Amino acid sequence: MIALADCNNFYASCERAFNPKLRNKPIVVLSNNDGCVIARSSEAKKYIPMGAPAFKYKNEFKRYEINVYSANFTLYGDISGRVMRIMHSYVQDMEIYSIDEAFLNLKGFRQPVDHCKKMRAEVLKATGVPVSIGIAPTKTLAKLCNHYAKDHKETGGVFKWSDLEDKEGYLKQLPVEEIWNVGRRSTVKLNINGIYNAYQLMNANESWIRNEFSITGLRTISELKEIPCFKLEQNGDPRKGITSSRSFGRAVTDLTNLEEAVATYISRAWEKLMEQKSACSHVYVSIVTNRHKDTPQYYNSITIPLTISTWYLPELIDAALKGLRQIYKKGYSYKKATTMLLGIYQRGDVNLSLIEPDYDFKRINSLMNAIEKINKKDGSESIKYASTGIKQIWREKKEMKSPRYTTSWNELLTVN
DNA sequence: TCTGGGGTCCTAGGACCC
DNA sequence: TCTGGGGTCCTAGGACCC
Repeated sequence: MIALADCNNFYASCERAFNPKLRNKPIVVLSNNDGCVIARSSEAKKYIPMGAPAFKYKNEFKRYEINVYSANFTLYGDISGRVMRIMHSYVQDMEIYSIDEAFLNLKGFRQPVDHCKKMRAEVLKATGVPVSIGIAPTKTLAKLCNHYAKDHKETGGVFKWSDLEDKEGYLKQLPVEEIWNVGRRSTVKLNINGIYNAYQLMNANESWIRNEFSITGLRTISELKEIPCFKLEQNGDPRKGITSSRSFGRAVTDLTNLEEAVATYISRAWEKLMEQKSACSHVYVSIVTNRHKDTPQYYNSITIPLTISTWYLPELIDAALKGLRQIYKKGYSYKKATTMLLGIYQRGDVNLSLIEPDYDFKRINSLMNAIEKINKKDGSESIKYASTGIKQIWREKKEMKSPRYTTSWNELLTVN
């Protein structure tokens, strides 16, 4: 038996947890740069669609007195950690699937619903975040039960597949696009072939599904039939690629500013590389103009191999800038840069290069550890490389950010 | 005129997720 | 004026090997 626990309107719930005035009030949270809506409280869902560009909905924000926040990922990440720790104290085995979701292994529990209700109550009390829980034999069905729990108040936030009386009826009224791993593309293809609901999908021809939707499609229909195909994954595996990308606060045309941004993004990616104690062998850079604008468009990317797998930041920045200069073209207004660290290895597995026998891993390691430590203590970018720039005119805008209540001494909640 | 069979690794692109 | 960011997995095709 597997449970999927999913925080309700997570980012909005985080904002609300520290601000009682927001209770029962509509809230939306905006993406970086205050670009589009990435979370809505239930009160806001009526008025604002998911992903809505913020500037197009200024009037609605005002008219319905919606509380608008810039994303505060430091806060959300910290709250997520607290929620996950509590849930982990209720089960041995758990897979953190995203910032606000986890699959729990409920094997062996006699009263899984009661157990989850207890867990749910503790999470709510300790963090203020409401969680919905779906329990089923497979991940796909647990996802569906989770939706069911969210949509039906009388469940108390916890719902089990085997308690559903008319399963066939339920699946027949469930559009295929609501099934986990059935996205936009597949929905169109399924609809063209006369498959509209979960029941039809479950009974579709398996070899046709295999051909059209690959092994993932086949697994999905098995999971609907209560045959588990997606296992509980182990957390803690190092990431296979680390991305840092950001839109600019304003368009950037000159190379110097792009260089600052790329050096800054690489530094962010390097922080994550350090956290998982890895080395990387390739650095990727791309730059792109604003596709929403009626101006000349340009996109290019490049992957630079490093002579030796490393976690030495100056070398990563160096490679990225080298790549950037190769793809940069004058005369365009750039909107966004993306950087990635690829070819990620655990440091123990790194081959000591025969080409550079003098590479001093000991020295760079202590230097990198020192920078990491200081930045952890005194804040990111306390120590940084000069190539990341001082003025940073390309920085994103965040005009409506809430305080980092739980991770910054200067921003603690004040109680009067 | 004739031109195998079986395998691995890498990459790009597509689709999906939150 | 203003339209997010960070991941995973699968597949097909090319390069290369014996």
